Amino acid sequence: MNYSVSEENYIKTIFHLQKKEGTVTTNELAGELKTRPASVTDMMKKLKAKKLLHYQPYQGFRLNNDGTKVALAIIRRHRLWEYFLAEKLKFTWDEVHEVAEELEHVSNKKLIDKLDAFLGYPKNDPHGDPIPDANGKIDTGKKIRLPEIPLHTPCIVSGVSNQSGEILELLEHKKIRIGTRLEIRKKFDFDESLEIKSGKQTITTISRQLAENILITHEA
Amino acid sequence: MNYSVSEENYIKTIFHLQKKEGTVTTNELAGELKTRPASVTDMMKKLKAKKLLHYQPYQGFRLNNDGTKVALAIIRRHRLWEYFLAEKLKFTWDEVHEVAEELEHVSNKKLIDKLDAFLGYPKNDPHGDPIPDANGKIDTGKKIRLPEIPLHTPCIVSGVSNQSGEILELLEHKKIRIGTRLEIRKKFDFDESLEIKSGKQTITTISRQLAENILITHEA
DNA sequence: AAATAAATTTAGTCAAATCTAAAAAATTAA
DNA sequence: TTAATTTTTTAGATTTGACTAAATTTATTT
Repeated sequence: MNYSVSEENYIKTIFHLQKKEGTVTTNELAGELKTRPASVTDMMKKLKAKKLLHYQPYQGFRLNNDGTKVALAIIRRHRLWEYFLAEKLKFTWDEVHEVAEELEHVSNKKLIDKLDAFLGYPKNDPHGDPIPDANGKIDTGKKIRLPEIPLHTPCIVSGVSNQSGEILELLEHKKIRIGTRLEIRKKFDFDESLEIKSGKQTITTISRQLAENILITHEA
Repeated sequence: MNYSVSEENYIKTIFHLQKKEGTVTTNELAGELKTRPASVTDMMKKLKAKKLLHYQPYQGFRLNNDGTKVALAIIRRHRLWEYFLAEKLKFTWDEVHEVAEELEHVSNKKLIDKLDAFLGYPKNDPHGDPIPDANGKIDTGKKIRLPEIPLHTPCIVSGVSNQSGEILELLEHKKIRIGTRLEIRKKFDFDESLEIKSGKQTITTISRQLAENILITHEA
């Protein structure tokens, strides 16, 4: 029921990798975790013994139901802390991930559920990724991006899908943050740039690349 | 510059133990950490090699300057998280210690300084113990307890020095929490009980034992 | 389909942090 | 001041998670 930091990092990483392909290979995992293939094999035997994943030598691995539950609990912790760091402690979007990597391993269930309540049960972390609820349910519906919103429809920024310092700088400059109310005023076909009204009054123009990275909630 | 969870627990415990006596013995430390004397000796060699404490075989040990700095950083983290848990997440006073024992080992300096700012630079944790500042300065002045406050002098509850569930239950019942404004109305010599006005209007009587455990700030 | 290359696993080490059992030092008591 | 007791340290083993190097399995070429 309780896993080491190392075990948790393996489980979490397998979860992320297997979303793309059905199964994860030894080398992939070693690359992602910056460890050696031999170490991965060792850990896979251990996690198999703990019945968290399917694993046959040379065949790759895949989390089973129990393993997925564990992964979702870790991801819930990670994303709630990210939200807390950005929203309450005023960390910038590109700083939260690193700190959350440490906080996610504090696995007191009551702590996390109370943190969730304190934050107002947020649905997405600052990068727009969905936060699993206390039962491990996660919103798998794909993200809505700004270009998909119709003209003159007020909406609210719920995250960005790109965490680079550059995009942050630009968004900061344009005063676009999580919770900012936006409305598209005009779409220019030539370069697909958008003229938007943001916050109270500000009118500005943003590029297609930028708009593609702005995630939106409808509830507005 | 970075210490393992285990090393941190040893350092922190030595700090607390040596406050009472000048020096700490192997058995004392083993008892406190629920480990074996042989393990303590091993760790003392390691911490001596890292120049965090004075240690001569059979002579006990004592943190040096560097070790004390490390201890104060850990205690700062612990107490800030305790404050956060009680104040923001609504944990009760008797629950915060256990959770903070885990959170204290996340040693990102920026995280802790931002947390401190978010909390409004609190001076004491929910048990009334002083919180070291970002430079490791700690208020060593002794705590003021409710019986020391003169009659009709408004003051504010800053903590309790006893963390039992029983005292919590009583304080909860009387609606006395951190931040509650109190004023002593009458002191009864017979049993040293106090009649106090708490919060807006409530008048109630509390025993000497209870009053002794209520810590007070003057700023009110 | 054999030969080569790549991926994976096995075997054997290592460091950190713990333990038990035995030895050594310090303390207390007779 | 010896003897007995307690405290502390040493020596050797164990567990976890990592590593290197060698062996094995799978995949890719020619």
